[in-house]
Amino acid sequence: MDRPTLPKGTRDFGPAVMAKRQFIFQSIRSVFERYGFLPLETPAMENLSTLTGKYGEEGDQLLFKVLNSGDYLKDIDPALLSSKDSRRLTPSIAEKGLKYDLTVPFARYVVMNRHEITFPFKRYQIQPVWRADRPQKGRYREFYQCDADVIGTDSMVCEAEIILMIRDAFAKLGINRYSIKINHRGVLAALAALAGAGDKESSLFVAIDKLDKIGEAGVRDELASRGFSAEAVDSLFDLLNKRGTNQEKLELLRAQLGKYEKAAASIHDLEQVFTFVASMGGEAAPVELDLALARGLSYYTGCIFEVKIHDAAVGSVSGGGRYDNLTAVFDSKERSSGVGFSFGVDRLYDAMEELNLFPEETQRSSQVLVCHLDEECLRYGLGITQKLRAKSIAAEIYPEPSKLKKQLEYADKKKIPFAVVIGSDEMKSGVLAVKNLKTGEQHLRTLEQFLSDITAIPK
RNA sequence: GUGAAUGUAGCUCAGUUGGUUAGAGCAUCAGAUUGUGAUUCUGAGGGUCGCGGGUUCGAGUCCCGUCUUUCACCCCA
Repeated sequence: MDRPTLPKGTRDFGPAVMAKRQFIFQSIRSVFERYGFLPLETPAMENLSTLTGKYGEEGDQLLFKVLNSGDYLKDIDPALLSSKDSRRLTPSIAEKGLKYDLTVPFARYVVMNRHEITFPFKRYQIQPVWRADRPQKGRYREFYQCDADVIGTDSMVCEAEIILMIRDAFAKLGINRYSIKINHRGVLAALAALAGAGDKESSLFVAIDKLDKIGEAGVRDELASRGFSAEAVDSLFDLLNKRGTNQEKLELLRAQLGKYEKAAASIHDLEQVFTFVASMGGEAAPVELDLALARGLSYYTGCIFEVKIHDAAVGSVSGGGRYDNLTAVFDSKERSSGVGFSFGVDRLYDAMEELNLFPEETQRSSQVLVCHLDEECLRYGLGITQKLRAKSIAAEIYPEPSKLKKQLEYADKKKIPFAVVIGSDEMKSGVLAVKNLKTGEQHLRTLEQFLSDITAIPK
């Protein structure tokens, strides 16, 4: 008999890992809620028609399809079946798929529930998504996203708040060295016009997005091989190579791209984002206008974001952008602009592990372990344990009579900071022997003294 | 989806041109210490060598297939 295995790209999360993941989830959730976002959950499965065509051709190939139930071949045209054309057969045998991100199901939800929704609608969503990608480090087939989106306003206050939420979340997680990159699809479109890209826009974007990875020479090679003229590429790099503050880059864009009608509006958008961030006291947030930032799902139409953690090789840990036409895809009368972003929990976890950023408390199960020397002490200890719990102190008791050595080892392994030892002396006197497992010190305390000691310590 | 590596104890890894009974460190468990963990000492347990097939007198070692993990491309959190 074969031992069980997991599907490629999926993982179990044991208690030690879950404690750290919960720390990330809770940190992010508290930031979302502080900015007025409300929770939403949608099904793991959507109709395939809801998902296909939203993520570009590549994205469609990465969708997990769910086989129809029952005798799903019964009514299939035999000619189609014998053609062995998987792509044409798939819609007939699979009408559902696992969700690929949280934004498209959210847009679907908005269209279906618009009469009950107060706009602008701010929701957050923390759920797994699935992609039939080939797994690598930091790339999983099942992973969690934490999305916050606002739909029904085109105010750049939303973009500015996204930047502040990233800053606040990272502060809670203890991530100090990172950069938030921002760009705008309208600016990219103008760059494409400047470079005479014509219908080769997307191959231009793919190339310049690799700038920090393969360098200027690499990008030039790739663009040359795709038929871009040397002059066009030169004028492109005049802009891409500009260093300086975000304001200086905006000035340059205004001067160079002002003649393109859409660019002017995009530059104004970016300007507003920076202004609002400053008004919220976020000047120090590491936001960088990066003209080479081009990636992101195909439905983005406005500002786009990407966040990278320095000193950790995990790819981007957060991304997002504004999308103007997503609800219209589900209902042409429904034209509301939305903007949102997502944290990739699994990559945040990998980065934090690499940088050793998880606080020790996240590993802790209880604050106190009640230890005992025999059956009678155990029974006495049960009462003590409940009294601690009644005071909201996470406490547990070793559930069977056992050597003290074993009980203390248990506390040590579970990183429980305090042990209360109950023996016949303690039962007689009513005082507790409290041992601090970190320092090794042991003192006699009444229950009241111990309670006030322990509540004074920050969790 | 294309191309390439990897897999030996719970973990990190040794294992010679194919040759007897596959090793180490850490971890685990027990004891030294019957009211004190994390340090010390002693001992013990733990292996379908990823899985399946092939070559060979003989395979952890060579060949084929397969799965896993990883890397590059593509794309993305």
